[in-house]
Amino acid sequence: MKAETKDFYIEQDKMYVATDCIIFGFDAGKLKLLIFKRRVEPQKGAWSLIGSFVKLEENVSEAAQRVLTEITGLKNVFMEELKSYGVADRDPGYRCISIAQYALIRVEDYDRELVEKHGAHWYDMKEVPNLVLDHNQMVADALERLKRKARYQPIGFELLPEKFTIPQLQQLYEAIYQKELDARNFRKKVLSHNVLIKLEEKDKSSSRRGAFLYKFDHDTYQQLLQSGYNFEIS
Amino acid sequence: MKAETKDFYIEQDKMYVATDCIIFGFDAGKLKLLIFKRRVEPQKGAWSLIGSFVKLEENVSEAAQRVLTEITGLKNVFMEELKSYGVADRDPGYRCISIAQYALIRVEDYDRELVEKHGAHWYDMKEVPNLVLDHNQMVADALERLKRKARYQPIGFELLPEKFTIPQLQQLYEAIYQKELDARNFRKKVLSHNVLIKLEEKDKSSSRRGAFLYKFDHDTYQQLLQSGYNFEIS
DNA sequence: ACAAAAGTGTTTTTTGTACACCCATGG
DNA sequence: CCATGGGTGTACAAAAAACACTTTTGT
Repeated sequence: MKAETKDFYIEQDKMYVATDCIIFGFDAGKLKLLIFKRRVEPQKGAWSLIGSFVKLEENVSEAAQRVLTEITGLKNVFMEELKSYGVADRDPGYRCISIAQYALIRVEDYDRELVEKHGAHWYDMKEVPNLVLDHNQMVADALERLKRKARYQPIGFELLPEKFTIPQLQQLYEAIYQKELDARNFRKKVLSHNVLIKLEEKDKSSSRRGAFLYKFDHDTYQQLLQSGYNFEIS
Repeated sequence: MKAETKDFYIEQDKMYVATDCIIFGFDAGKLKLLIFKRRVEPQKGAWSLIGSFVKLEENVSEAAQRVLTEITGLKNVFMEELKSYGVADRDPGYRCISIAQYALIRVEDYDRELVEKHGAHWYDMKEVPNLVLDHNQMVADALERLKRKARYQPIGFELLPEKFTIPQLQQLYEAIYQKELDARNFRKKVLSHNVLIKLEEKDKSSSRRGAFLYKFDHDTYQQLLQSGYNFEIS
């Protein structure tokens, strides 16, 4: 949108629109959150979600992708709108509404150097410190959403490497649901959907015997979706 | 927020924030949508959702309630955020993001005179005309949300009168799911939740025999929620 | 007496849950 | 040879789905 674009709504109020990212990761059997030290006043230096103001000429979703790439070096990350936070006095800096988005990233992929350069850190979800503004609320809301959503859509796979084992997948779901699951029933349920491709390789990093690696079958999943199928885990 | 409030973010872009309401009703066995003729340029006079710009000193949700009350005379209506629409060029008037909210109202309650005065009309969901901007997309998204949500939360009752019959409730769910349901199984399922209070009165408007009226039991529902219970219909 | 919608139970099928042992391997 | 996590099957319980007839009453 160029500066000379006609403004039809001149008598109305304008405000800032920001986007904040709740970045989830999964490492060592635990759900993690990526946060960093706020770089602008007010509350400069306090722990905060990663965010940015939305520019006049960019989509809100683009702004979120931009900031995520800036901090992690990753592109094409799973990201979805959580909700807006629009209370009038939520930001003491000036009237600003924020569109929160949650992202699921594969912790093995991100650019560690870049992340460190931005003063960002991974926190265990159970040990998240106080964050600025309403960011703790955003995190709580995002976790709720993740719990609900992971059940009916195969988004959990976004947190795992391309190739993963069934026990790893189970660990992930146990971390999300905060509940232990029966290994036999879990395996049965997951495999019954026919959206996992079993590979020849094994991952031996967590047992002598090794566990077979699987890949998520996006194509088959898309086809099944067309025919009115419903994914569900647990 | 007063005019002299300090602005910490002065070098950033400001834009308009609007809210648009997808107003659902249920009448004569059909899902309905309330829309009206747009009052401002551009596209003045075209069919549009009801919306408003958010003012500097009001919450986004307050803005939505304000506009809903203006048009229907109703207060304390069920309303929930759908999602934001933040594509940069979505509004040819000027950069404006919209936070869409969907509302469920009891069609018997609204102020007909007020609605008519604003040039608003109820359309059958299956016959919604072309709307301005991305409003048709909002409607489609809201309908999807309603379908998913009605299954796991008792929000359908917001569309019915305080007192309703089981066949009416079934009609409503059939309209939402766009699918016929078995009357015996439906009744069994609904009553099994123990959140309906059976009244002595009958509604004879749709049969000679008449059907017993019920009320939704909000208190019991809240109690059940506490104890980890999950509502589900169909 | 009949048309039209309300109300009621049982059987079958599907899905979820609980549960215990053998397997493969590296050290 | 043994410790460790990987992998498998069955029986029982619960929930969902299919299905048909009787009741009520205004006209």
